[in-house]
Amino acid sequence: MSQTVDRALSILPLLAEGPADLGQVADRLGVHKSTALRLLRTLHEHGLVYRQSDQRYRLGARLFALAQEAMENLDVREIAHPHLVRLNESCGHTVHLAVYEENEVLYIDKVESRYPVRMYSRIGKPVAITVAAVAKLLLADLPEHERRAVAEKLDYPTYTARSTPNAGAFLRELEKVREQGWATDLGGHEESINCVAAPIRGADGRVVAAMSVSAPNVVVTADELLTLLPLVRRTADAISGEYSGRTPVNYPA
Amino acid sequence: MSQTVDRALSILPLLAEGPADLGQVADRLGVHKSTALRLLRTLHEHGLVYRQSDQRYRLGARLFALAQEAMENLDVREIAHPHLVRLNESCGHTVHLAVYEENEVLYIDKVESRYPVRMYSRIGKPVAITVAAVAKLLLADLPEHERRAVAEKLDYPTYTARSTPNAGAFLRELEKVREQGWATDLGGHEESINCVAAPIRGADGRVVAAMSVSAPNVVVTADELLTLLPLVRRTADAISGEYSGRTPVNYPA
DNA sequence: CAGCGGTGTTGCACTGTCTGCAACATTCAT
DNA sequence: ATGAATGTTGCAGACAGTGCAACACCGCTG
Repeated sequence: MSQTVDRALSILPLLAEGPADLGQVADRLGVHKSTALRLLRTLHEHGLVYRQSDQRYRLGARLFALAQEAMENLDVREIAHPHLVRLNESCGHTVHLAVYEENEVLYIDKVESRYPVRMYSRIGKPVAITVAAVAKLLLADLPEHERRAVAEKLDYPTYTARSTPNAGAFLRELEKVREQGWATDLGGHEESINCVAAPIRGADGRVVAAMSVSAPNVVVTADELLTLLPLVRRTADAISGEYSGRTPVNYPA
Repeated sequence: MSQTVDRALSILPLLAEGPADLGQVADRLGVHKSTALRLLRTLHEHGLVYRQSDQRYRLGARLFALAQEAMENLDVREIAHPHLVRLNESCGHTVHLAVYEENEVLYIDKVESRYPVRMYSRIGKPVAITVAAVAKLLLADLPEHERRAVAEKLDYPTYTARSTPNAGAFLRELEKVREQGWATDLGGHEESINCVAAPIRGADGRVVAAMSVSAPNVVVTADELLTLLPLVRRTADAISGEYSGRTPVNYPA
């Protein structure tokens, strides 16, 4: 809608692929170097772009800070966090929290038992939307026409033999998930990984987020993991209650 | 330099404070509503801004993704990471990795032993630049005039009684750090937390990053923490060697 | 239910800002 | 030294962005 801003913002994903110099940026934008220069300068002033010692441009620090703040303003996340930790303590497996936004599902929190360090490598990254248990829950709650529209638009990569093959199968799965109020992913993304997930609902009953417990086959079988379902649902319900204001937290004093 | 882009980008930090509606955005930008609308729309198309159900605008998901990718493209981080993990395994304390960029020092990696989950709450956030051990190392390496300029510009908040009080004291501290090649923060940020830090240097000898080990008084005294200094320095040197290409990693096959 | 204030949205004429050019500066390689 | 490649500046012209005013759309309230 606004050409100049549009061009400027197009620079960001471009730089996300790796550092680039003025010429490259200008070329890929299809504008004159001087134009690219001015755009980059503006981005630079706002700290979104950084000029490294070899003069090439990189994404800048402010970007982290912004993403940070945005994250902290997600109140579901804040409320859910202690619950996720408690769940993780009691079962030991990886716990995820995810939301849906504009045709994407993304993790906004994660508690991992064994490899704490890998954590942020996933937070913020889009989820395998056609197979992930949390994605099913979030999409299943969309109004039907929207659900259809999204399902048609998606790609259906065959991660494993159990991956959702196409839109039809996906919509049927969503219908099932919608009815039962929980979801699973049994080796649909990675052969040896299973997940159980439950929805978190706002005051109006709409699904605002979803949480899941994941574990590899070698630790627990799918059946064993399923025995955790009641616990997962209880946790999700507790978060729902708190989020929607039904279960006010008691603040000290 | 570019008015339109400038205005558009000014919206981001504004929204970082919390969701806002069209009117508020227009007011704070000092532009007409229709103008703000067009800017927001453009930001929206790029996924940087999201419109929540109550019509207010929030920072969007793409921002996370961008920050993610930017992060992954920092090669120091990638090289350093396994070393940080190893250090953490051998001493058990929190390990940080930080870089300097445009008057800010920010953590780009962290390995924490006890509370793995808190991790990302810090990564990406600017560091307390006047007291943090890593910040001292990074600033100490700037050319003198620049160092002076930065030191003068900074605020010197009194986090604790041991915080750096003013530019003069800071510059003297930097001089000391510069000479000895390592730095500490003994309760300068939080009364009970101490840190030891060492610099990571590129091929040209310039400091490209800094790493530190932090631990609360209750776990180890400052003196005990200082005994880790040789280990920290060795780790930093190992990273430096690999980063600058002096210690090529052996890839299989 | 009509009328009202508060939103967000659209179309349009004007003008001010962005554009591309061409000339200049700088760095590096040969 | 000479040249090529890259980044930078100033400028005139054009077009994209601006603000206005009118419209559409709520949810309120009397």
